[in-house]
Amino acid sequence: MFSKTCQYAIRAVLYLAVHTSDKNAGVNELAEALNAPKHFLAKILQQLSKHGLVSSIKGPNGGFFMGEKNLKATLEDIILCIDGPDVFTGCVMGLPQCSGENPCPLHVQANAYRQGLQFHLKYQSIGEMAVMVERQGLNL
Amino acid sequence: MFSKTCQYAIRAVLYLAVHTSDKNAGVNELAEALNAPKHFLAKILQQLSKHGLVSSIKGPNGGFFMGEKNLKATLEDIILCIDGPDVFTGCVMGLPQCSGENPCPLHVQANAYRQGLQFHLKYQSIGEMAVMVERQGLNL
DNA sequence: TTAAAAGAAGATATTTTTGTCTTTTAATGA
DNA sequence: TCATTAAAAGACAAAAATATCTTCTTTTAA
Repeated sequence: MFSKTCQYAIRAVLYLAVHTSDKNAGVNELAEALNAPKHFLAKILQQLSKHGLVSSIKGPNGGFFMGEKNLKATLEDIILCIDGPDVFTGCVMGLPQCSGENPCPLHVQANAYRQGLQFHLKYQSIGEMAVMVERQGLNL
Repeated sequence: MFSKTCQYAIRAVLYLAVHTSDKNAGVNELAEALNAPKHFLAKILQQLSKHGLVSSIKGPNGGFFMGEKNLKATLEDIILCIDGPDVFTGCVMGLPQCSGENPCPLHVQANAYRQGLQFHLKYQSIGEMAVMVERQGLNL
């Protein structure tokens, strides 16, 4: 479904959201906490930062964190930023022409479920999700 | 969602199922009809053939076709053969430990999505799907 | 002024996708 | 019967995409 890049992005963002009241988290901390390749993670965070989806501060005691605005974004925003819209809209069978009028055999079913997931990802903010994650002690 | 390999496999199998009453279809015909890389397709068909999901005959006038038994299989079988079970059961966030008891934040929603699709793929045979495809003139 | 951090560019490695060539099998025509 | 030929099967090579690592630069708090 999602690329590895995107999976790391989701996990990093949720981690930051959960620990947003603590000190800023550096790449080292994130990589260790998420058990992810440090430099790969750094690149992903740079991309998210460039698009205003996470906040960063340079210098000693710097690091990444989720600001007010960042917490109001959604995981859909993260996913669209990293993997692009095709994860949600591209044809599951890989057909270049596939639409409601001219559907592939899996169009209806596949879209029903993808759109269900997309809706969920879109109508809950990252901040709200972080609360759930903390309350229920979910994995990251 | 599915690998390209798997997408070609699905399309090839449905094409064969639709044209199963005609002469056998060779790799050349399939590659042209599906607009797919010929040799890649050949390799995929070999794998499906080895697992008994498509039938083949060597030599002149040979080619691939869907026998009785093949038509009773499902697209789920094809997908499991090519991409393996993780497309349906692997964690969307890429966590090694992620289950009903110890879920990731997207576990419930993502699984609803995937299991719905899996159910659909499992409870309709390839032969039945081929009938739909023909009747409704769907893309392949 | 120094050191800790992110930012940036690019190198390497791994995986996935695609292509080439040889071998095997089976039908067909001489 | 037997040579020819059309097709799949199989081994391997190349290209493209994805993921990971290295190195250097810039920023900034202490």
